[in-house]
Amino acid sequence: MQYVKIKDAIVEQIDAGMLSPREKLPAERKLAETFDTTRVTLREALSLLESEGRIYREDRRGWFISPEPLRYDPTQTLNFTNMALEQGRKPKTELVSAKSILANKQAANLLELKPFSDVYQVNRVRYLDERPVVYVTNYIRPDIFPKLLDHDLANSLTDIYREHYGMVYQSIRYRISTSSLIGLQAQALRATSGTPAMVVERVNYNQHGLLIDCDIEYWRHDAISIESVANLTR
Amino acid sequence: MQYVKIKDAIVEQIDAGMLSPREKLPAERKLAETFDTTRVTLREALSLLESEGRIYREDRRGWFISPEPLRYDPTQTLNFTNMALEQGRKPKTELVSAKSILANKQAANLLELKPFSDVYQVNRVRYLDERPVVYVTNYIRPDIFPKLLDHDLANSLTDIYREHYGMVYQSIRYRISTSSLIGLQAQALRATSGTPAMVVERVNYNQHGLLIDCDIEYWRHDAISIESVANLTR
DNA sequence: GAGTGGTCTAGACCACGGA
DNA sequence: CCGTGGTCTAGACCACTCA
Repeated sequence: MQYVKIKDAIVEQIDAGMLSPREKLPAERKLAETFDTTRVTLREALSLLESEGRIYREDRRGWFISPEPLRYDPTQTLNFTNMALEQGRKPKTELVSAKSILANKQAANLLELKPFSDVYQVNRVRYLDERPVVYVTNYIRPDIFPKLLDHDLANSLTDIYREHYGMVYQSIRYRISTSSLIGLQAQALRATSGTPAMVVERVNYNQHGLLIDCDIEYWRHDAISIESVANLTR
Repeated sequence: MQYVKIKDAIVEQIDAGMLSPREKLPAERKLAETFDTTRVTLREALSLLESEGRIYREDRRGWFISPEPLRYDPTQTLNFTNMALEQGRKPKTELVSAKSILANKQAANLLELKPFSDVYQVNRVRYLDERPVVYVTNYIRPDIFPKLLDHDLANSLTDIYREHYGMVYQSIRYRISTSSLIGLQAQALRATSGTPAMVVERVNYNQHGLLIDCDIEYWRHDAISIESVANLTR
């Protein structure tokens, strides 16, 4: 298994500090030559490194060393922005689209809506240190947040909820799984189809136990580490 | 992007019920011929399906349709066994090894041990419906659980803790990330090097806030969906 | 415009699984 | 022992990035 050896050789280079986070690896053809192999085999080694979260790929731009992942606690309502700042990272949020739509299957399912309900759909891309790391889709009940789309949605939704509607999260149901980036999500994150992803789905309830919104997050899998504490009550 | 189309075609077959969970796909060479392409391209499509969690691979045995994932709540102490049974699955646990070792870096780190401490290391493989889905390593403090290795470790550790030492979990710190299976873990799960994995690390504290053990779980990523509820206290 | 990554072809050999 | 999957070779063309 040549590709495992190549992978190990590159890991060694990274761990020895020869390659720093965000730095670009040499061209695939160069690397293939260095390890005296073909591009196919070399790419197998790179894919392995990618799935271990040591490197990542930007579509047609090449391979880069992964920085430290963001520590993310799904049980905190802490903003993405504040979370990033607390960890010494530079956050940025870009609004992709915000509109009122007829609930699709996913939204209807998560928000427990009747057929043909309207929902707000907000799509955003979030950056860490100029790198796009997560594609977030929010579905929001318009009966609870009328005229939500009039606000600046590049800011924190939870801030808007609190400041303009007096509503805060009380309880959060979340689901974490893995998948891969495809199509729109992939493009927005500058990834190629098939890039491994961590998927976080959250359904949020307010202080009265009312289901108010949900979000589906597609993370580049190397950019996130989910960490939390649970206190057992029995 | 031919391989995306091939992937979609196979997904369609699965969704239409032409292929059932645990069923083996046709041989790669057959599939390649069916889609009028080469094995390399076909395998790209299969890898995509794998990373989406729709199919999985058993080393040298072929590709199979993924069953429903197990719903797993890291904030519950519920046994693997009971969790599986509750969800109508057939669990099995196999002891790989159990011994006292000099703490390695990982164990020392998670258990906050002094250098040269002894720890119990227990390795187990867990099955769902005869399929190996997770490789678990436990590190346990021997000062808290003397003679632990005398018990039958193919059973639930938490049961042993409770029944023989009067100790239960009170609080759990956990971390979830993705990586890939390699070496021992891969072999034990009948996987090839590079198979995507979900990694769950847990550090467990007893009813007095004392750190008592930790476990590192390598899941076949298609076999698990992490689901939980968090109640915010502020 | 040169170089790069994305994708694909058409083979090959080997070791292992399963009959 | 046959067929299969695991691995690898040695190319090719195209579209895109970036200098």
